[in-house]
Amino acid sequence: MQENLVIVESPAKAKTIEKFLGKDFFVTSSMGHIRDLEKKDFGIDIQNNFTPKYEITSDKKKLVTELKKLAKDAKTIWLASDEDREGEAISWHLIETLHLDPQKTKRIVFHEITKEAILHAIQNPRPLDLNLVNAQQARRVLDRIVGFEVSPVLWKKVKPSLSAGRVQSVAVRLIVEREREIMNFNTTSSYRVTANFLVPEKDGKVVELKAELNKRFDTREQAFSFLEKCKSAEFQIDDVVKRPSKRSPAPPFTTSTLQQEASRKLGYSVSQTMTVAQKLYESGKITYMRTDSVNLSGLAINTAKQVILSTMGEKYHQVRQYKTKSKGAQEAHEAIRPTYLDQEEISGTAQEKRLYELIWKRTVASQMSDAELEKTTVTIDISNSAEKFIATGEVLIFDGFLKVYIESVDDEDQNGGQKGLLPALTAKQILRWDKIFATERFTQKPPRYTEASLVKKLEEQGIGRPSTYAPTITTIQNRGYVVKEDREGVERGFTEFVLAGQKIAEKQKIEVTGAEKSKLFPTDIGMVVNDFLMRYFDLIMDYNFTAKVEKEFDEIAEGELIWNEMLGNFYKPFHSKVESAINEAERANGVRVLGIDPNTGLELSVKIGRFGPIAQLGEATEEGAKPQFASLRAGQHIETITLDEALELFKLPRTLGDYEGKTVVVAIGRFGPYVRHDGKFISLEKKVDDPYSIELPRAIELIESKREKDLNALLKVFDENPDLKILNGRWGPYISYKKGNYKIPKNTDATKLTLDDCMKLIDGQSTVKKSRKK
DNA sequence: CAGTGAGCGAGCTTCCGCTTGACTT
Repeated sequence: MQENLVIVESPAKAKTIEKFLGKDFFVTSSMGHIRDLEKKDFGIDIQNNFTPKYEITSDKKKLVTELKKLAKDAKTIWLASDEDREGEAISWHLIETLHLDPQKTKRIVFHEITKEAILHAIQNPRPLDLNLVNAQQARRVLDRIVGFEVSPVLWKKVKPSLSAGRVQSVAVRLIVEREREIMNFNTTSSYRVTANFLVPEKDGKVVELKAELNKRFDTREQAFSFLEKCKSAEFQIDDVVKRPSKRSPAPPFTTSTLQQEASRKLGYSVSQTMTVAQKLYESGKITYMRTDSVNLSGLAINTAKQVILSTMGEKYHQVRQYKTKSKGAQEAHEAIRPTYLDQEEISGTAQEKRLYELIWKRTVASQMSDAELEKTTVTIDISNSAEKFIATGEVLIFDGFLKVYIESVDDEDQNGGQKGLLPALTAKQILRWDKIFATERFTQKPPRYTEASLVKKLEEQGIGRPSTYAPTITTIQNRGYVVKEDREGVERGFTEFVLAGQKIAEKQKIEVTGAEKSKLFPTDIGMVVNDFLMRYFDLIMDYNFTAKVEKEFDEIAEGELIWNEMLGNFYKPFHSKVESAINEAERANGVRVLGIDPNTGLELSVKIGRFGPIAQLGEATEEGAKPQFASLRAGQHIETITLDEALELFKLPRTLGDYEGKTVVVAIGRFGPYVRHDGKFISLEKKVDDPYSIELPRAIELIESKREKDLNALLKVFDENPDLKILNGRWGPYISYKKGNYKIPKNTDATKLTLDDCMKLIDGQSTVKKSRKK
């Protein structure tokens, strides 16, 4: 018989708390929610005031039985789930499901896992907040309604198995709209002028001073004539201004900022970061990793102080209390920080060590003093024109928090002034120059989202929660709406004029632009679904939709709004949109007419087909004419493919002729260009063969060489059963029999196997099933 | 492993937030 049973949400938390509470308390966890709306059905009785139909989640059945037993035996049950909407609901579900006696049940809350906070909580239990619970029910029911009413519309009008939801559909919208911005972006160029001045130092050395003109020129003529004028100009320093400036450390990590920095600094994906953080949390090394709070406990602030004082000195320390600003933050936890700040390093995998180090540095830096800088701006007059050259430099006077941690940014600024110290300069000083450049520069397209920058954007809009950022990003990729890809850049020429001595030289240079690494691209289906949802469900797709309903959930939590009424108000207009979409919407296939094929006069269009995007040439007619189809290639998209590119698709497959009485065909498949002959596929050689121009002799060459390779791979055949072969593959010998492959145990001489041995091996192994789930 | 593109229309798919394992060709 246990006196006290405490139920928290996570087992790692339970372990920690148990240490603080002593042996009269048994602490266990619910592992999050134990009940949810019915999984199979809609789970809501709409007619009956939106009554939810709950069931115990399938993987919690065993746990619930255990909890029931523990609760029966305990004198007092302390419900210690988080103090937010979801946490309150978890406690309520526990009361309902475990049939807890109100007389012996107490609700407690704490925001940090420290002895002080927990003992204080035990002394101050409070009643369950039913308004907060109802706010959660409203949130849950609304999400189910949106997801389960809109998704089936997509199955009908676009493709089976698709999904829509309050969070995921808006995430896809962000990516689609960004892609279209990039597509429609009008790149322009202008000329940026920079000068290298030569400044003599006291010791006789000459140092370079780089300066940039305060104006860019739109045309090459303007840039050129400016350089012409520079030939005879005098350059004189107008002013040297020194200005102190400060930089402050970033606040401690939340889930979202941890994901961003781990992505930028360590190259982790969002879900990778969460998996590693989970490990650190479970082994007690960091505090809880799903949080939107930047708050540090008093204990942590004190330990940070000790660490900073003892290792860096008082000058480096500054106490800071951070306030969370992000929309919809619920602050049930602390910020993410090391549990023991005096541990600068930990044991663990390389990934764990690196993430820990990042968290440690960020946390310590957040309690450190500002960095002090001095910025110098030098203005240089040009005797024969109104423009001025500007040189900037930045010197670190005191490093402060920068000693430990520098936050990264997403889009690195590529030009900028000279960093570091400028040479000693005085006003009115005349400057001699070495070279002056006028370089053509282009306007930058908006950047594509990375997983982490998408999370940042979602958080800014108050969409999604710390526990769902990673799963949301996975979902939109699993549904095929978005792909994470690298993209090779393309070469772009630009002009540079160099003035040296009294001569201007013009150079044509080449740079690579548009290269992308691990960026999110919308797919064709993502765009079609997005456009469909925008047209028929504008309310759900509104970036402010979540913020609007969140406001109402808050009102419910405050007792100012009845949750079923709120849902009623939402449901009526929403459901009629669902109805009209089902009844009125055409099938959406994203069809786009590219033009007329000049050879046949037939119309060429692209659309989403049953197996993905296809091009279609001609229409089916009553006279029996049939259209031709061709799949789009990887990297080609409905929105961007041109008529010429689409026409190319119909040039394959090409029949090259006959070889040994069988036709030879060349085409492009999933794994690239190939030749097909006698039921066999032979890949073309990369960068050597071109499927559009390859001729029969070369194809025969490929067929023959493939035959030779296969022959070399053939270790043994049996005349009695020609279906069975022993082959030598990439991983050593194996048995091939009727389209199935079978392993040969290690250390057996494959060539000595008899037919009987082989059949035994085959019987012993079940063919590897080829069902692969997405 | 690489083709398909019309169609009987079974039975299935789907949301967001809380939380961990179990599972991996």
